[in-house]
This record gives sequence, C-alpha cells and structure tokens, in this order.
Amino acid sequence: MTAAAKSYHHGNLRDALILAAAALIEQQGSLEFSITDAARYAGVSSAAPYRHFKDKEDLLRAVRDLAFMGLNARSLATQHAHRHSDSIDRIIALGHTYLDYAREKHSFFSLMWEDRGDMAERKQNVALKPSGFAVLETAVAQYLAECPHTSMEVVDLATQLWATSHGIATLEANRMLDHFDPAAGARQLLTSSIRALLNGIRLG
Amino acid sequence: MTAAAKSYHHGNLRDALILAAAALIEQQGSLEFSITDAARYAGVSSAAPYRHFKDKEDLLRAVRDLAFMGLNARSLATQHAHRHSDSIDRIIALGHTYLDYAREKHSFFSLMWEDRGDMAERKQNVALKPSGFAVLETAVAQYLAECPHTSMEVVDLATQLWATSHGIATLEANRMLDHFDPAAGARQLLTSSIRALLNGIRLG
DNA sequence: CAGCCAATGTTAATCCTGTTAACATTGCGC
DNA sequence: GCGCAATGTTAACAGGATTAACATTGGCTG
Repeated sequence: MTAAAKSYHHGNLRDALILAAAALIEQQGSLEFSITDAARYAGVSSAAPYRHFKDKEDLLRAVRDLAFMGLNARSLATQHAHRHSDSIDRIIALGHTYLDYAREKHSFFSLMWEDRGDMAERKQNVALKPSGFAVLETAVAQYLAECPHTSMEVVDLATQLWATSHGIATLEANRMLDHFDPAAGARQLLTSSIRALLNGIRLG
Repeated sequence: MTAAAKSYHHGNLRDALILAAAALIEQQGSLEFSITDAARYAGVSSAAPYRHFKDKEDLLRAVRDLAFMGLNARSLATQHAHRHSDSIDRIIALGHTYLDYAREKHSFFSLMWEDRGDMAERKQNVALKPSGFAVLETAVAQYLAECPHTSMEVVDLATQLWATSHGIATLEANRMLDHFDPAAGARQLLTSSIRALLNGIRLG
C-alpha cells in the first residue's frame, strides 16, 4: 500500500510525526505545538505518538536533530560553493549562512537553543551535531596555515568565530539589533567582526 | 498590618507573585512553573494572579524585567569597581560579568532570551532594557577616544563586543563548549576574543 | 499455510493548567 | 458611616499530556 494510506497501521508514523511537528512549529512560528495536533496532522489518534516517543520532549529532540541537520547541510553547501574562494571569504560566507538560517528558519533556530532545564543529556547527543562546526574548523585551519606567524589553536579560533556568528544571530532574533539596518545591519556587523577578529589574532 | 499577613487582601500581591515566579524558576531550574504554584507560593488562590496579570506571559514579562535589571545592576557595579582601570580592562571585566551572570543566574538568563513567538512587542519594552548596554558603550567610547586612528562607530563596536559575550555565554549554557576547561575555558575564550577584536579594528 | 506474538493503533480515563464567570471582602474616598 | 472599585475566592470549563485497557495486523514460526 502507499505510505500514508488508511490501514490500521500507519507505516512510518515516527517520521510522519517528526515532519508534522516540524511543520506545525514552522507554520505557527512557535515551539508550542500540541502533540494532539501533530497526531491529528499525521492522521492518527492523540495517543499513537507514545508508541514512538517517550514524551513530548522526546519528539522535540527529534525535530531539533532535524534542525541541526538542516543547518549542517547548508554549511556544507556553502563550503562547496566557496571551495575556490579565499579562506577568509569562505569563513565569512559560513557566518552569513549561519545568519541566514537563523532568519529563514527562525523557529527551528530557536528550537536548537531552547533551554529545557535538562541540558545534561544535551552534552552527549548534541555534541556531535555541529558537524557544521567541522566545516568551519576546516576553513579556519586553512586560514591559519596561510598565516604562520600565529600560535592560535584551530578549535579556539573556530569557536570564537562561531560565538560571534551565534551572538549576532541570537541578538537579532531577539530584536536587539533593530536600531541597525534591518536588511544588512547584522550581516555587516558580522563581516566586520570576523575581519577584525582575524586581523586581531596576529597581534596577540 | 504587616505586608504578608493573612487578611483577605494580600497587600502587595503583584510583587509577591513576581518574586514567587522568580523563586520557582530558579529553584526548579526551568522556565516551566505553573501559575497555580506561584499563587500557592504567595498564599493566594490560583485565580488571584489574574487580577494583576493578563495572562501567564504577562507575569513572565515582569520576571524577565527583573532579570534584565539584575544584569544591569551587575554591569553598573562592574563599571564602578573598574572606574580607575584601563578602558580595555573595563571592557573585558564587563564581558566577564555577562558570562558570570549567565552561569550563576542560568534560568534568568534563559528567560531573557526565550523565544515566545511574539517577539514583536519585545521591540518596544526590551529595547530600553539593556541600560547595561549603555555602560558598555561608555567604556567603548573611552577606548575609541584613546585610540584616534580608527573610524569605528561606538554603537557598532559595542554591539560586536556584546554579541561576542552573548555568543559565548549562550553556547556555554547549551553545553556546546564542554570540550574546553569548564572553569576558565569560556572566560579565556572571551578575553582573547575581545583583545583580538579591539586589536583588529585598528587594521581595518 | 495457519496461528500467535509483538508492534502499533484506538478509546476512554486521569490529572494538571490556564483562564473566566459569579460571588465575597474590604480599604478608601465622599 | 456608605458605597464602590479593587482584589480575593470558589467552581467550572476547555485543552493537553500521559497512561491503561483493548483492538488490529504484519510477519515469523512450525
């Protein structure tokens, strides 16, 4: 039978629920969807989700994984698109990709950094998530190789760059940068921060 | 009668509820407190809060204001403590204050940046909040005055520094910096970021 | 191929919360 | 001292998460 036919068993309810939740989150622009709605959206009863997810947070975690994968995919795409660029340009492009994702997939971006109190488990499963971070590290390693008069560690610089992008992205999401030009403000701020940071480490 | 006696009228329920909510949030380490609990905590019925707050979000907003004020107060204290320091040191100290607040008052810090979908109103009332930002701007203005060969705007540099601190603070809160030394990792990262940023803008 | 089981759905509670309507108290201004 | 507006209370309703008890069925086993 076709994937979503109306037999008693759904066929692939787990994925359907993840997509449903993701769709609801994006549509409503809020992380407060109800499991009942997600179930209805997938065409099953409100108790069905509990065959696949321990509780709501468990479902949320799956959607969060999806969000991380989306950002990672974009980072890889950017890396590829700029594979022949100067390493500085590539680093900047990656920063812009981060900003763009935060804007375009605002709800997903929020979900990724939502504080649910139980940050402990995050340590394990999310620690791997930023494979997008590896992309940044690669670009940074190349940059550092090209400028040998620094003793900066790759991880350190990559993390600083990440924090810079992340900070600007989250402040913008919280409307704290409204006094800048809405269109290019954050982007220019990031560009100039990255340039300054890269310049600055050579004088350390 | 004394402020919290047991007459029919509470006396200052509004503030009591704000404090109750703040206490619950801090105790549980989570933003998911119930209005019922806050009311019980303040010794009133679960419907009483609605005489003072339109809805739960309205109460949350009040607690958020409190959180912002707390951070602002700390920033002012730091400014004062470092009033005779070098402007660079003062800027760094302000960054550390930001990091410390995020760590010590983790739940409050989360609350400040929690995404509730309705970020629109945030634009108005929170735009004023970071009077702590003014403190940073002052320090930055002084720094720039001492190094006249730059054309950098005060707001721009202050925002970049804010974003740097904010990025590191939020990444740390999300356990994304666990591969660094838990105690000093984030702090050192921030210190070196700030130094690099301040150095870097002179070569722009 | 028949039968049985584990996986996966469904229905019908239960418990909690947010929110409101209807009613009770009481501090204060006239 | 009276009466109103502010501030509490109780009772009820409408979700929503979660679970227990029951229903279906795809597939593996003999």
